Amino acid sequence: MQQVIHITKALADRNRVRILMALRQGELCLCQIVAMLALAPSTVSKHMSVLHHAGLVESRKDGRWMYFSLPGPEGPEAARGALDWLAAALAEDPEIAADSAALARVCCTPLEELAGCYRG
Amino acid sequence: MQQVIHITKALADRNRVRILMALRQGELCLCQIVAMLALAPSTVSKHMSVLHHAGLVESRKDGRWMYFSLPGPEGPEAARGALDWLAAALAEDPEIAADSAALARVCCTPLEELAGCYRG
DNA sequence: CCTATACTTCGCCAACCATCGAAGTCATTA
DNA sequence: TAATGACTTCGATGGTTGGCGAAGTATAGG
Repeated sequence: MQQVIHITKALADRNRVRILMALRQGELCLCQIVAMLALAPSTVSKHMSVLHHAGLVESRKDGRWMYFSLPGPEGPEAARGALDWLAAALAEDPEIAADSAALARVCCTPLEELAGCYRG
Repeated sequence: MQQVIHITKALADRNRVRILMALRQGELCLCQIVAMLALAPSTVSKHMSVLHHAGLVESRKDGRWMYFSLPGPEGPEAARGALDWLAAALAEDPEIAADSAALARVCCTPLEELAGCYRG
């Protein structure tokens, strides 16, 4: 029960749902997610913490950069089921499509430049 | 997107999840749900309103009694998918099993007696 | 009608949460 | 080793939410 509630609470926020859908295209660095959502880095970091705690994302540190991705086949089954439902329910959502387009642009930009969100 | 968020917010509460799982055994009157959860009728009524607004339950009025049930095949697809996920994730949950046992006792009690929760 | 009653709505309160900026952590790099 | 930079944690704040009791609504029965 507790794990299910962690998952549903994690999904009960628009921006966290946008993050999960964006990660379907592959792993992303925190600063790329910050660029997509246009939120403060500290806010996005906390969102990622909530998602990680619910088992909905995995994380990997590479030097100064923090990469996030959806859980693989060995991830928690409840989380994978929830992600499958989410993907089906938002398959043709226009807001998610807009995020996807914005993300395509973001991924053409070097990380060093994106991370200017910390300096500006 | 908005409908998905309504669904996830509705699922992001322990007591509402308990209600949905209880309804898998068949339609229930509000006073039966009140007895199972041991909450104030006004609180349960608000929970049912949230669930109904998300498309996760249907309602039927019969005289003074209000009956709730899970949506049928013609219900919203996103809601049905979410309910399927929830049922799978909580299939063997001990708390849900305890609710189920308590509910079996509740259903042996006439509604008039259960509804004593309104009279103090 | 008038009363009793099953439920809903309203007003309130404590707890929680999303957000931000500032300060802290830790790894690269000059 | 000092400085830069990516990220996290902390503290504060405004908005949301779950809970209750009281008041309102609507229906059955006298």
